[in-house]
Amino acid sequence: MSERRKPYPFDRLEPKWQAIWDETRAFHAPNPGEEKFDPAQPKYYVLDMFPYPSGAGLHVGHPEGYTATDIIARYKRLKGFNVLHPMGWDAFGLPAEQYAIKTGQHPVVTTRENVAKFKTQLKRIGFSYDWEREINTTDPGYYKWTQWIFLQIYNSWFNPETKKAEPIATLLEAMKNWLGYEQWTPEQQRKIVDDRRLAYVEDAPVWWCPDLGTVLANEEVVDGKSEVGGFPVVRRPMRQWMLRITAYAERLLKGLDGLDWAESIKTLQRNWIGRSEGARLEFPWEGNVATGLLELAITVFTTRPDTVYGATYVVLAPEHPWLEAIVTREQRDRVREYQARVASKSELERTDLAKDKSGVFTGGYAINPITNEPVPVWIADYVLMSYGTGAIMGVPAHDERDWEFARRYGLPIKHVVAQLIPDGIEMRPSPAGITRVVQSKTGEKLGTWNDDRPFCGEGIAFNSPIIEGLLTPEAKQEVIKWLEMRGGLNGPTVKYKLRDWLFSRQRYWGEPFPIVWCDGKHEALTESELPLEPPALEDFKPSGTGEPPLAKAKDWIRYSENASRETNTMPQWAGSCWYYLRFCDPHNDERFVDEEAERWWMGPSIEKVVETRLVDPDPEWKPGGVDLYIGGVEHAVLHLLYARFWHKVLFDLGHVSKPEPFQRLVNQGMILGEDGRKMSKRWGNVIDPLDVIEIYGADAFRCYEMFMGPLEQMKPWSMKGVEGVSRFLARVWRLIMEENQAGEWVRSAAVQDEELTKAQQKITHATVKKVTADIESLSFNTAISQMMIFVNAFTTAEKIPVSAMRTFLVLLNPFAPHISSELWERLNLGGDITAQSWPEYDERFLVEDEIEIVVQVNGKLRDRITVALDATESELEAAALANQKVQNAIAGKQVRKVVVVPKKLVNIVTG
RNA sequence: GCCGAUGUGGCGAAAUGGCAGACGCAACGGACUUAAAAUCCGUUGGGCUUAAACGGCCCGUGCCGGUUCGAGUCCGGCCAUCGGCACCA
Repeated sequence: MSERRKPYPFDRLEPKWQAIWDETRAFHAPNPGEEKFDPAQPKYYVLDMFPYPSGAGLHVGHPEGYTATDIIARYKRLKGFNVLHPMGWDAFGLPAEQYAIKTGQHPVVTTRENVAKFKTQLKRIGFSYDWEREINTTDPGYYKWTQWIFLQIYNSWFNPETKKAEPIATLLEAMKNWLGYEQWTPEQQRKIVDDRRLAYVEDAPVWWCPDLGTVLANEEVVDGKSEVGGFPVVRRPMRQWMLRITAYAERLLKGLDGLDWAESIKTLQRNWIGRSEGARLEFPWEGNVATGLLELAITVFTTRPDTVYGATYVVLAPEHPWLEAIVTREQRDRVREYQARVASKSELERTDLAKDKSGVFTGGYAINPITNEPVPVWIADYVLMSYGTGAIMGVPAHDERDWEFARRYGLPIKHVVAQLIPDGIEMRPSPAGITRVVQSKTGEKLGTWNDDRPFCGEGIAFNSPIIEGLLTPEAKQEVIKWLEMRGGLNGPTVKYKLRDWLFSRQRYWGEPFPIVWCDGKHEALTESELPLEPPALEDFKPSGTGEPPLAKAKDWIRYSENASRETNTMPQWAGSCWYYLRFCDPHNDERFVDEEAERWWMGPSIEKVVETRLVDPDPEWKPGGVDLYIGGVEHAVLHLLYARFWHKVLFDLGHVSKPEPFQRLVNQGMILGEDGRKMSKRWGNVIDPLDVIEIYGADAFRCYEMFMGPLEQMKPWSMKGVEGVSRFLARVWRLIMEENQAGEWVRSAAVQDEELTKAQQKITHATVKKVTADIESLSFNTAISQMMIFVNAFTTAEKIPVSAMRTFLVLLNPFAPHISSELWERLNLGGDITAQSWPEYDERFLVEDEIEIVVQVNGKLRDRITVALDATESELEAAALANQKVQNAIAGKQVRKVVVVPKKLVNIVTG
């Protein structure tokens, strides 16, 4: 492209202002105790999801959220807030390591380069970050505290009495009162403690990704493939570190109620946690009766205890630990063969083949506790070991899956719930022998049932002696009461889909665990041994066997004569679980965050408190936390759930002051390519922010990203659109500046100390009102529209009053900080624009003496009339009826009614 | 299958139950210019009526129905697209 003339000299003034902001520390937020700190000034904490600094640099998606938060940060400062607006780097992770494997360059080096690149790019967009608070998760001064927090988790247990994390010491104390304490050996005591730690080691089947050479968390596996890279994963038993997030399932769920998050994200988390209420039932093993020795009972979980009369068989997961005891000699081979077949399937195959239910009879029988009849015990891979108890009661008549399974293997089907006939529907006679009618206990409700198909809804119980004729909710309660009387494990219970968090990875580029192993037992390092830095390695490659790369560093591993270091590393999420806390006090060597700094920045701002309309709100909730957090929706169940979990642990242990980290969360929508497709190299539709800034300037880039449409919506990029916004900024420039003979930009002669005309007065105040309200509601697109309307109104004016420009430039400043700073200076308005205060508007300037009233006939627009502002309702009615067009429309008809909405409209209704 | 979101001009979009399409893009016409770019002004949802202009009229927010003096907006039922979960007992 040939050198085109810039519509205004953004290429000079943007770097100029960026340098000034740097030099003057314009956006530094003082902490309590710091020189310029003013406790009377309210705080506002506005946060971006910090990026992973990839080699590719920024794409247009990053600055979308960043611009939104920057507008808020700059706006809040002008409103007089002490604003915390920090940025940092989430720099541990796979890409840096994979790049290292490919090129041999150490991840430390690539990370440093990428961070430098990202930082330069972000500065070029003019974001008002407090760079003195920059943090990097790979910096030993940072991950020292990540490791420290891990130790807090490791050294805690979840006390079911208090429903809180507590130091292990309280467990040791509590244990003394437990039955049989005196007999325990130290070994047994140790095991009891280790089994209750919030960070524990488990040898269990985990997601192993051979291509990445590491294990992955549940949340990182999507459709049987790795979230990163899309490689296949397999189930494989391995010894791994787990974090007991399931202990917090209930509180993580409840805590959502008080948060000001999009309902869709809350729903995503709720579904992921997957709470369901039901009951545990014991089906005693029939072998008990024969041998009289074993007290074996198969415990099943069900959400429909009312259907227990219809339970005609029991199914165990193929991995169920009791199979050995239950399976008969005759069935042993077939069961083993089935187990082997299931184990060899990858998860993708297992779900893929799910359409056809398969299973094998174990030869054993269990006793249905309510009918006392023996029912066969099967194994089938449609029952998952990882959910509930790993065993179900098969109720084919009232569950689709059980129906399918029973039909395939010829198991008995017994109907015990009838479908309610909706009120007011007449029963029509059906073919005899198929549909039968049942009556409820009260005799008011009728139900039908049909032995052709399962019925999975709620209805009326029948063929069920103790709950005969009851509606499902009462029937459930009755069965639960009956179960509780039976004792044992029987009774009501709550299950969650959420699994514990698989926390170790077989990678080089992550935080090493502050753990050593001694005689097969794990021990924590002390705080003074932190940070534990990873060893220098030549070869970062995963071994492929599941042996972590750190295992190659023989010297590093050796901790003492008989102790060696843990060689797994933490997942990338570890660093991002608490970075928002570190931003409050990023250089502290004594604590992960200073207590006072944490209380201040995570404390309540004067923002209005969220109203929750819930019947049963979270009792734990307190106002406070990050006031506004903006980022992509892809973290809905990963980062956002993990961080909430860590925060709650830290809260329980008294290290932070609030139970939730992020009070208000907004997800920006994805930006698509110009062709409407997702931006990708494959389609060649990727837009580089720096290219755009080169041509149109950073202010135009920022404003376009906000003008495209609502922040949360997915929307396609348009270069023409950028041009439009760029034209708007150029018009702003020329409103105030003109070119002289020499081709220099000088203050326009039209800009004078003039009084505003009434119309100008009105539009100025209307613009202040609209822009203020729109920023508050994050409707940046309409705020920019309003500023365009303002500028359009002044471009035709012969004289441009300075006072209107003064107001306007402050409004524009959060959106286009460079041009507004420059024009502020050129107009000699005094001081720096960032030190101004946000303009106020006055309703009085918005009202007019005369207003336009809409006249409708039967709801259809007929005309508009101009009347005095204070016209009475009857005057309005008379004026409307006198209108010629109204007369035409109602000619020959009778006026039945006249609706008058003061200051708005008159609607004439004819018969 | 379940849960959630979204459907408005040629395009991005706007509209406390009260003038549908603000603002911007594109397109067309005009001014300026030797010319182009830039800039500025105007027109622009569809249709009918009119010789033409002015004007007048009808239709229009995915589809069907309801509430209301009045519905893009509220309620009920569909359809489509996108996203999440998915043998979760």
